[in-house]
Amino acid sequence: MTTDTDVLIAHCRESGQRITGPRRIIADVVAHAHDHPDISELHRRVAAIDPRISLSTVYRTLKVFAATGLIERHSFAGGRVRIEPAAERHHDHLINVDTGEVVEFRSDAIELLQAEVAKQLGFELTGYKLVLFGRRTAKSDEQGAPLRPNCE
Amino acid sequence: MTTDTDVLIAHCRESGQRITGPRRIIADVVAHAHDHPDISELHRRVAAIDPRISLSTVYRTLKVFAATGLIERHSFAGGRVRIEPAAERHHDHLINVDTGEVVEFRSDAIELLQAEVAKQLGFELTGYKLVLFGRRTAKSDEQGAPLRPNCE
DNA sequence: ATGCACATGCGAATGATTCTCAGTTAATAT
DNA sequence: ATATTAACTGAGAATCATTCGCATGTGCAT
Ligand SMILES: [Mn+2]
Ligand SMILES: [Mn+2]
Ligand SMILES: [Zn+2]
Ligand SMILES: [Zn+2]
Repeated sequence: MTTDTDVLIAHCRESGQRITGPRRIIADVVAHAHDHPDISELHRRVAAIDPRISLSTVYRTLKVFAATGLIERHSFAGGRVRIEPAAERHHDHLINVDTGEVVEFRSDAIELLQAEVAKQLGFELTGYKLVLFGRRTAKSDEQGAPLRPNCE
Repeated sequence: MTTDTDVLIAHCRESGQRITGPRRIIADVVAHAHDHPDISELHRRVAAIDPRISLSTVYRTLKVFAATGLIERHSFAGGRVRIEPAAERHHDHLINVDTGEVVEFRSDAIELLQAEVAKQLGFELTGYKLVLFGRRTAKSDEQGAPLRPNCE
């Protein structure tokens, strides 16, 4: 869509990079990926649109996009990195250990405490990694999206 | 020491495993490793005691030890896994992004909130990963142990 | 002392990610 | 439009941590 493409172009321009066919496609696929896919999965989706685009290019392009802040990279459970479009609002993730489903959440309270703990230890907090792992409680058995059970 | 060895023997026995020369040495090295070393570093220390012990054996043995709860494995910053002897009291880690130094801490408040957040989302919390990254504040510039600057 | 399941060492295999390099192309200047 | 050139790309090799396969060795129950 126009909006997505505009964002792409802006981000590329401001870092002196070129806007190529592969990059348009990769940007579009990423922008519509709301399920934290890993990079091979992303390549699969990209290749479905243009099979000539290589896995190398996907890796390289995602690195560029990450550098310009277009996307975020997560390593939820060791193993392969997973991608999501840069979020408007920051959030953290809870992984359903049974299904691999990723649930997003935010907790200002937790983040406050993190900064406080760091200060107490004599540090200024510059970043953190928080991932929760859990299992749906009996009464909350609604969704059953067996996305890809790759946790731990 | 006797205590360490006893623990080793107990843990091996109760899971039907054998107590071998390599395992004694690896257990001893791990028990005295208070700096969260990675596995090659552990192998270096083990090999300093008995150079015949292979890296494979270190990997395999650590897996056994982890299964019986003798040690814990962390992946602080992607890349290689780091090891520590099973802690008496649970704790989390803050990494000095400048030096790689690992600082341990605990925060019951944060853990309470984590469980609460999970419940709110309809999950029972089964585990979590929390790592803080930070930089020493001016006035706290005491320690300068450039252990191994491998963070992000 | 014997037997055998478990353990070990060595090298090969794996799997995700990065690198190399020769050929292509977007962006800019004639 | 054409030339120029720095960026980009595809294919495959290389890396690096970790795991496997297999022939050989050994702890330990009988
Ligand atoms: Mn997300
Ligand atoms: Mn520790
Ligand atoms: Zn996120
Ligand atoms: Zn710990």
